[in-house]
Formats: sequence, structure tokens, C-alpha cells
Amino acid sequence: MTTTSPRLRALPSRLLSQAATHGDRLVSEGLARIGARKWHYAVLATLADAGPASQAEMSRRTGIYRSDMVAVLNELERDGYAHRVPDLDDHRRNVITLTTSGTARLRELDTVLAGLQRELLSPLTATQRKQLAELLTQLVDHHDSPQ
Amino acid sequence: MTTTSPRLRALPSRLLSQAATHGDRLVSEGLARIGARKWHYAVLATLADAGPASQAEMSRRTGIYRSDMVAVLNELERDGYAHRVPDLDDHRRNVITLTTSGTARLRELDTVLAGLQRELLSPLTATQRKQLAELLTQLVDHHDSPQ
DNA sequence: CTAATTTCAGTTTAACTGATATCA
DNA sequence: CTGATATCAGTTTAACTGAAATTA
Repeated sequence: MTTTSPRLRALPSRLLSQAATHGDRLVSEGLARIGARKWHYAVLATLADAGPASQAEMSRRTGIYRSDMVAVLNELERDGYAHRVPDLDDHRRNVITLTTSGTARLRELDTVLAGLQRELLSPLTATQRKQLAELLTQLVDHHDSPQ
Repeated sequence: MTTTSPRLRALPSRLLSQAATHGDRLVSEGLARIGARKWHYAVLATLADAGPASQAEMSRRTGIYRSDMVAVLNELERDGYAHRVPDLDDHRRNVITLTTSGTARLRELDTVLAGLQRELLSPLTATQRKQLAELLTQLVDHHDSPQ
């Protein structure tokens, strides 16, 4: 983009925005090539790491809006990666579970995503990548629970 | 947001996205309180730092689309912060210039923005802030001109 | 004729809100 | 009755595309 103004170039919020836009595009395009989207990964990874849950709970765990979660699960179910099963203990809920091919799909997405992250971070050394992750985690955690 | 999955939590592209979203919101809300938007700042700062230019050139310098630049300049002109003057040497162009009150407005925005950046980076030490800016600049520059 | 400029009108996508029906 | 859930329908905003009119 070749920003000309030094003040603009150095503005942290703008640097964050630009880096994030680039990362998002890289990830979106990379996942699109295998017919996936980042929300798919978020749901599959969260199911694998934190176990089955209701849609509302999945929404809280991933940050995807309850209303958008419906569409994501429709797609994952259509493709056979996740299942909705009515919760017998609480009939308002569905229990979302990972299928066997969902687990396989997650492995695939993990591999593809690892490559995309490597591409995104290619100008940085291993130490710098670790530094960046730590700094960003601090920012994000502070925002999640200031004080 | 309390992301539960370790893989999600550690994903650099997601950390970037979340930090950027938070920063953007902070900046947008902060600027809105004084009736400004980040595009206004981008244009005023670029005019001050790199001098008058045509709209197309301003678009290249700031990264704002030529089509969106029209609306931004309409607002800046309405508020008396910038002027459009027809270029006598090239009648396709307008020359955009900063007015006196535009310069004052820029000073105001600089102050407000500095406070917002401080808020955004509040969980980081001065050294960490410098580190973060350097790492992000490396990412952004590499994307602007890979190789 | 080709290319650049300003402008307008429009698309796409993500993030978000609100409301409804069902059930605890 | 209050509150949570799944779902649907819709808004808002930023990022982006396309094309027309003018001039180099």
C-alpha cells in the first residue's frame, strides 16, 4: 500500500489492522481452496479440544454469534463433519459432536493452517514469532478481562 | 471472548484479528466522540506529511479506495479541513490541500489518537510496545513488497 | 485510440441486532 | 413468570468492483 506519512506508518492500531487484514486474506483464500472457512476450523478445533457442547456453549467458546453458529453447523453437518443430537436432559439444546470424518477434516485443516501461518510469519525468525504471539496474547487477554 | 481451544488461542492470524478488532473499535469510538473517523486522520496526516496531491495520488498514499476518497473529501471539505482546487496543469485532477483549521484539527486528532494508542497498548511495557511495532512493521512491509 | 482521473452506483462479506417459538 | 436455547430475518459497515464522463 506504500503509506507515505510517517505518523500513519507508525500507528500501532493501523499496523495491527493491516497485518490482520493480510493474515485474514491469506487464511480465507487458503481455506477456500479446500472448501473450508475459518469458522469451520474454529468449531472443529473447539469440539476436539473442549468436547461436545450445545450451540450456545459453542458460540461462547468460539466467539461466533449464536445466530451465525446455526449456518456454520448446517454446513459442517451437510459435509458430515459434525452432528447435532437433541439433548435428552434439556430439550432446548442440541449436543454438537465431532464425527470421525470431522476429526480427519480437522487434521487436514490443521496442516493447511500451519502452512498458512508459516507463510504469514515468513519475514520473522522463530524467536520473533514467539515474541509476537506473546505480545498479541497479552493484548487480547487484557481486553478479555481488563484489571 | 474466552476462547477454549488451545489451538485457536495460539493461532497467530486469529490473535492478530482479535487484537486488530479491539484496536479498531477503540479508535473508531474514540474518534467518533469528536466527530472524526480514521479515514479523516489518514488524509489529514498524509497531506501534512507528504504535501498536496491529486485524489488518485492521495488514494495511493493512504490506501483508501479512489471511490471512497470522494466521500471522505466531501466531509473534510464540508468541515473546512481540506480544499479541492482544480489542477490548472491537468484538468482531470483536483489538488487537495490542507487548510489552516485542517492543520489544527490534525493536531487535535494526533492528541486523541495518542491517548487511544496508549489505551490499546496499556498491558505492554515501553520496550514491548516498540517490539510489537517493529514486528508488525516487518510483517506489513514484507507483504507490501515480498522478496 | 489508450490511459488516467473524479464521481456515482452498486456488490459482497463480516459483524451484529432483534424477534419468535420452544422448553427449563 | 423469568431465562436460556435454536432459528430466522434483517441491519450496518467496510472493503471492494464497475462504469460513465472528462481530459491527457
